[in-house]
Amino acid sequence: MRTDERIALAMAELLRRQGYAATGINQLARAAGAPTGSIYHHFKGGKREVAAAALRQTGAAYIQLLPLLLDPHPDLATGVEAAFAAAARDMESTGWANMCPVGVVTAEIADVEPELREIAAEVMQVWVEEGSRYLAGRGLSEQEAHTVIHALLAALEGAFVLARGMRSAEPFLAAGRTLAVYVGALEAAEAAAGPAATAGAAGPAGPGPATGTGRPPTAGRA
Amino acid sequence: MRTDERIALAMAELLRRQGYAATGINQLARAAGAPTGSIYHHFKGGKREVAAAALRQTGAAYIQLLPLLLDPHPDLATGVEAAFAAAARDMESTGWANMCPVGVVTAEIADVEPELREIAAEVMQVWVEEGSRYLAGRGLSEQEAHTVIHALLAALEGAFVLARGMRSAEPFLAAGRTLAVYVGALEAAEAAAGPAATAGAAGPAGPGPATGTGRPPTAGRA
DNA sequence: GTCTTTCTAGAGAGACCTTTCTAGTCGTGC
DNA sequence: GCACGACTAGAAAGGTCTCTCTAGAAAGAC
Repeated sequence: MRTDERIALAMAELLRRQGYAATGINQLARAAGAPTGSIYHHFKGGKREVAAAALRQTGAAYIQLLPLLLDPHPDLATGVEAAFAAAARDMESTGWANMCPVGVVTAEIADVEPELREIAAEVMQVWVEEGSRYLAGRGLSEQEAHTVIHALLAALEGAFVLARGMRSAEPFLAAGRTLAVYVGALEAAEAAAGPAATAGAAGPAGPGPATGTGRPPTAGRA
Repeated sequence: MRTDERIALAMAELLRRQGYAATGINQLARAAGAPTGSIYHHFKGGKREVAAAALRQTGAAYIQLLPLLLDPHPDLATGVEAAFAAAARDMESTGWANMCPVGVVTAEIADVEPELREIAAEVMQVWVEEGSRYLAGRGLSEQEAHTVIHALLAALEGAFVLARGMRSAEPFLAAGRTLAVYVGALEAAEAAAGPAATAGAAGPAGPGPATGTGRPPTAGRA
């Protein structure tokens, strides 16, 4: 493994656990098994640039998990619930420490480090784009895919935070369940409207003009 | 306003914007308009103790918003969606900076500062307890109230993070919508089962044995 | 008034941080 | 063999951080 890769990886791991400000260059050097000088050789921009590389790397890796976790499940709703349960197990097995570095850094220093905030925004934008493309491929309308991926990412990042604080899987399980119900209702509506609506004119108009807000029509409100 | 209150308040504000590690005692002193010595006079435990006070204060204030935001809406689903929309507006009006300090600190240094993590956990536990009590008072079963409050808090904290990074209200709006649909389906089911089910034997068994997982029965899955 | 407690005020100590800088080592092309 | 770029190695500079310490002001009891 190349030294610069080792450095970025070690940074990602440290960001996960203690954030940006608390992570020092010397600590990073120890963690990566590299001297201080090497860090500045590979990353002229210093700590900030290492963090940027770590964020990009982690971001790309995270979004690849989406198809990996959802493809095995023929219906999306079950897949979503299973994915959140898997995330919960992963968190627990790492002692509730395995946060998403992108979320940590964004929460921590979005105002103080505008450059890193921009990189985090790019990463998140990719999540939204690739995620909604995947969901659209699974039969959701473009508009609904957009809504679901935003809600899913928000629920996931928030569940990380709550689970980490409370050391409990509950936030993941509850978030997974509510999202699964939402997605399940969407799928049921699509199925009821017939597969032509999906394969054919799956425009942003959705299932019908009466539900223009993008709500699943089966889950009516009082 | 007392000096110690001013210090804790300034700390909360700094935690919101730049997290714990990046916030220095001198910066805190400047922000609070108090000399360094005063901080250590009022908070013998130093920076950590100030942060602890700030977290407790903010946590208590946050959960009071729940009834304030939801009471005006006769049905819970509309209220939830409106509350998320309000949070989005608030974030935007502060330049996407108005994070929840509890979430920031938890994400940032849960591993490095176990004492603060425990306080964050206490605060979150109170959120869950008071929140689910409120939701149960609004007609949800105890089990569903528990699920909804966890999902709601996760979605909220996550939406803070995503919105802050992307500078977009979308995460709030999407999270609000999915949760509103979930809660709306619950309310519809309760109404269909008759008000006796709420006032009477609203045990953990839920609306029926076939939906023992706590899912709203109207939002069926394919 | 005087005593006592509480709080304000900021200088200073000692540790740690990021970054720079100088040497030295390894590997490759000729 | 020799030169040269890429990289390793860590010491040192200069700054900032947390926390301690001493001195003085304000407020209340008597």
